Amino acid sequence: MATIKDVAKDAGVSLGTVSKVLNGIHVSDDYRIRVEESIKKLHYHVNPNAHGLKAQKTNDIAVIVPTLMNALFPPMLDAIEKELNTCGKRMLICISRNDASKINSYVSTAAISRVDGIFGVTYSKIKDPSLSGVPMVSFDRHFNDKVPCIACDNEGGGYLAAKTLHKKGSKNLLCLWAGSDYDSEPIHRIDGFKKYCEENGIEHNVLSFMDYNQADTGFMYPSDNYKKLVHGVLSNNILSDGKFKYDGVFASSDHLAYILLNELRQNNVKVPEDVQIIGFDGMEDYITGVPVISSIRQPIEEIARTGIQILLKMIDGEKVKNVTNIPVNFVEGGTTRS
Amino acid sequence: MATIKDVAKDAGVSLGTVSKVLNGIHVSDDYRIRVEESIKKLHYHVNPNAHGLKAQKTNDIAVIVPTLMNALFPPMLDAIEKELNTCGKRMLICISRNDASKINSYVSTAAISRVDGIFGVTYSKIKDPSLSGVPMVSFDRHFNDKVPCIACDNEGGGYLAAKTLHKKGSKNLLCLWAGSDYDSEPIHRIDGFKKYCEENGIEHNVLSFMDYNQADTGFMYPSDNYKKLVHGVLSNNILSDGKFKYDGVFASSDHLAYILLNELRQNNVKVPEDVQIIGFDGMEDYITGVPVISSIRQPIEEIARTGIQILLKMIDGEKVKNVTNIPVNFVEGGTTRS
DNA sequence: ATGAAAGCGCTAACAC
DNA sequence: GTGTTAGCGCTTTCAT
Repeated sequence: MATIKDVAKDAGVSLGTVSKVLNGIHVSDDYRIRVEESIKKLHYHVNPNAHGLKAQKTNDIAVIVPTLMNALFPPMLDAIEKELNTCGKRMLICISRNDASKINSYVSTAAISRVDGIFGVTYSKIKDPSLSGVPMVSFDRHFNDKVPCIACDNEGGGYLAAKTLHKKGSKNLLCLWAGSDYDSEPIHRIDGFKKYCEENGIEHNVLSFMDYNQADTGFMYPSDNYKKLVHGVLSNNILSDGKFKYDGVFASSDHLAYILLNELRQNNVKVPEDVQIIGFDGMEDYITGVPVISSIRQPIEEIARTGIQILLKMIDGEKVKNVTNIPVNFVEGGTTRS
Repeated sequence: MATIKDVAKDAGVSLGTVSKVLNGIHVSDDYRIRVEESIKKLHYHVNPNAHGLKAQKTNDIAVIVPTLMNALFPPMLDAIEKELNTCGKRMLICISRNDASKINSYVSTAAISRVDGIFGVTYSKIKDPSLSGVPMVSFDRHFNDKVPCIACDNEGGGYLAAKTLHKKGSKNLLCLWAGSDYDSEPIHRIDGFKKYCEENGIEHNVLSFMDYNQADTGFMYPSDNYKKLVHGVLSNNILSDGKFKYDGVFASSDHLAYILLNELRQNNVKVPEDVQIIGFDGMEDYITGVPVISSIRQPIEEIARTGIQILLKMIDGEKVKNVTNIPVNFVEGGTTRS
């Protein structure tokens, strides 16, 4: 593999001149052309190790996600990669599997590996990532003012869910919540839900399951945690006449909503006729591209894009906002009445 | 960020000694302990740029996939990351979106970026990747003997599909094929299908759609290409009595199978009662973890793991097999009779 | 067993 | 405008 030295020799110029051509610093046309020709001839490309050693940066962005097996993340990563591509950066993926120690070590390794920045999706109890000194943007979680947070409008989403259930005829609403709560932005969905109900005098209740242990294993995949939880909820809330106590449910995720849907139907509760369900995320079936559940959709591509733009600004030393919220919208998925 | 120099100074030893401790070369216990303590105290970690510059490698593996929006790839990447983790390598993801020029440039950039190896999933007309000089393992595609191929047992899969349809009562089989054919291993599924039918004297036909242009855009996502294709097939093969001409279909992918399923049902053809369908891949619903279609399942995690193991051997200069096939199995998904 | 020093490929400051 | 050179952090001879 050719080095800058080979190019210099071939072109009959000095190292410095080649470096200048490489870095777009002006040299005489004659020299520039000779250097460019040698570069092409020798198939020269800069050695990123050497360059990084000098420049103390790598053009690599580390992305931390808990899993790839959740429909939220592939499109997120896709959008990130697209955005990164436009500015010549590369995407390094870290799958945390919700292992706090793995995240901690990723974050500190990030500084070591001289990644230029981190885009992190973390739901575990981890150390303050700003300590690493590497610019980081966090999705769905606001650590502190050194780590800007990008998220959808969670409160607005909860509000919209309650409003939609209500407008479509539900009168007794349940917010069913399961998940982590570490510095978590999604928790504000509950606030929005309550706000709408209170503003409009709607009968409502919140059943919230936040177990620190569960949070680490995650309500992230089709897990037994969810099933047990839903089971418990149903056995406590199916009335003696076989009806469900609520006629509208806002679930904290599409996963949870989907499991609730199945359990309700198994109990001969009709959805959406008797009970309407709205989830969160707006997951689409991989094959059909169709929503699997009525849901508050997070515009995940836009979130990713915006988050990366913020990160790139940070890397360039610009000041950025602490929390950025992207608007959500309702998508019809068959579990609400039309 | 502490350097080896800082550690040496703090421990009161020379650079070389620290380096030796770092690399597990024997030094006196006294020195070793002092160095280890300084390392801990200063939170020292090796600088991969400097290390890579010396070692001429990066510990990065580039993975090229056409998309993340196909249920095959997230679990593949997940398995790759896991495998890479065990040996301290990192995963760099390139999403090609079936853009041949992007792949070409990725592959040559790989050499440049000094990634240690490439795991590539490519279905486009690209340049010989072995020219880059970077060790590469290719999924589903056998370029040449310098680029080992990892794939499932495609021929066996086609054979198994025909056999399963037959054993479950179908008598007139169709193999419906859509996709790329560049050096493609999956094409052997057709061979296996034919082989079983011919061995057992079963009435059968193959309808194959391989369009070079389509191949680049890809039969990879829920696209109109698929729908048009299936539409054409149906209009040519729905008999005057409203029945479908075949009573068993082996489709080249679950995507295709799924679209066929929907179209058949819309034409009042009963699946699996009148027509059985078997797809390929073994996709599972993200939320439920349940297969979406009766299918020949590629054990994608094992494929990924094995492929990476082969790649790591190549990087270490070991000789490896040209083509490695991983056995497949049939999974019941509701489109075949029990 | 340990330390000194060369050099990996590159950039940037400096001298010409 | 161009060439020379120091040095980024590390490994690895080669002396000691």
